[in-house]
Amino acid sequence: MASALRLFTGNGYFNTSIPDIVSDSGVSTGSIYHHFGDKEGVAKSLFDTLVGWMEEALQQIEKKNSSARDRCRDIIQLLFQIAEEEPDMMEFMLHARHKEFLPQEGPICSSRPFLHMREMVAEGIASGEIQPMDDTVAAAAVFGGALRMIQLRLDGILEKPLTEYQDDIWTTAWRSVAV
Amino acid sequence: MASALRLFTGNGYFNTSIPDIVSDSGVSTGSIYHHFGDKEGVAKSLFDTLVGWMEEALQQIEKKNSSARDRCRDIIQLLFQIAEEEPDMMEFMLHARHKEFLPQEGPICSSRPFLHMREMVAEGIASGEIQPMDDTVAAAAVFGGALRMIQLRLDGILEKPLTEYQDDIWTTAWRSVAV
DNA sequence: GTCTATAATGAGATAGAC
DNA sequence: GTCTATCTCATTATAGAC
Repeated sequence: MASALRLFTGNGYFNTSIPDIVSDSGVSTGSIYHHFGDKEGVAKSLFDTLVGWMEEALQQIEKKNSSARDRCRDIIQLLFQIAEEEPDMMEFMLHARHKEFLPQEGPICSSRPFLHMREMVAEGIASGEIQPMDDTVAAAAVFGGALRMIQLRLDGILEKPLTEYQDDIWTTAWRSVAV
Repeated sequence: MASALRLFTGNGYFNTSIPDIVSDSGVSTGSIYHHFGDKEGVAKSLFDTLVGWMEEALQQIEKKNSSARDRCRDIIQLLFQIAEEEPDMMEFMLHARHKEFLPQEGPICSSRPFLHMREMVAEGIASGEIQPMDDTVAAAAVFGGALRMIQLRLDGILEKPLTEYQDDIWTTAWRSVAV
């Protein structure tokens, strides 16, 4: 799975053949098919694992903080941290055109972690921390800038690590929706 | 090219074969290879055309408005309009993992139109309309929310057209960076 | 310039021993 | 559970008539 993640994100799912994974991982063709069924199964297994980790991390953030402000700030920090420490993970979760090779999965934006992020924003609106507006708009405003910076970083546009921009991004993000 | 755009965005570049384009367009295999060289040539031709249109539209916006505020507002309106009227165009420009099938093109974020958007934001900082900060951060803050909403719309998450959200998105976007 | 027919490649997937 | 060897087949790309 580590090989598959590296190859999928580095060269793309469709530019990665099973023989490529065999060479890179040292695991045999037969073994891969035995465990995952087919190539799509490898992608699905990766996707489920990553989404699971992400959701777990979000739940910890929710438990640790009580205000929407602190939760959103920690989420951006988490996203930046993953993007720096495990860029392949972040790239696979964010960018991978899952609908092209995981047709049964919905788009990533409607996966549990992203829904969870929107819910936390919605609670912030309910509690009066965030200006009254559509949940989706508020979530896009809070996290849109950070997600965009992550994309730029993964695409190699930013030389400096995301941590350097974190404070500015957070300030603009919160200013856009705060009461 | 219209067929290719529809098929590439609908099913993905790698799920679209030349025979698919032949059936859908009524143009023969030989003719396609005569004009475009290979499958990648079709994608490249599409990409160049769309980027050209986009850049032209941005130049008109720049000419028409003199303040960064008005320019950014018109850009978001333009992006929303294209996403609604020609979703395939927008999807191909934004989402298509160009590096997977157009390895020589840089990432979309460093293409002319996106650089142009960042320059307009930078001018806004220079003129004092936008708070002093890194260009890239400011551009991400201004356009990040809108781009995120476009992604949600293209992924079918939003039922209502983007126009309905335009005012709220613009308000949050500008509030995040305005002096 | 456009077409039909076809070649050549390499992919995904399977069989069956160990 | 893992391996090697192999099959099947769709895909990209070309050849050559019109």
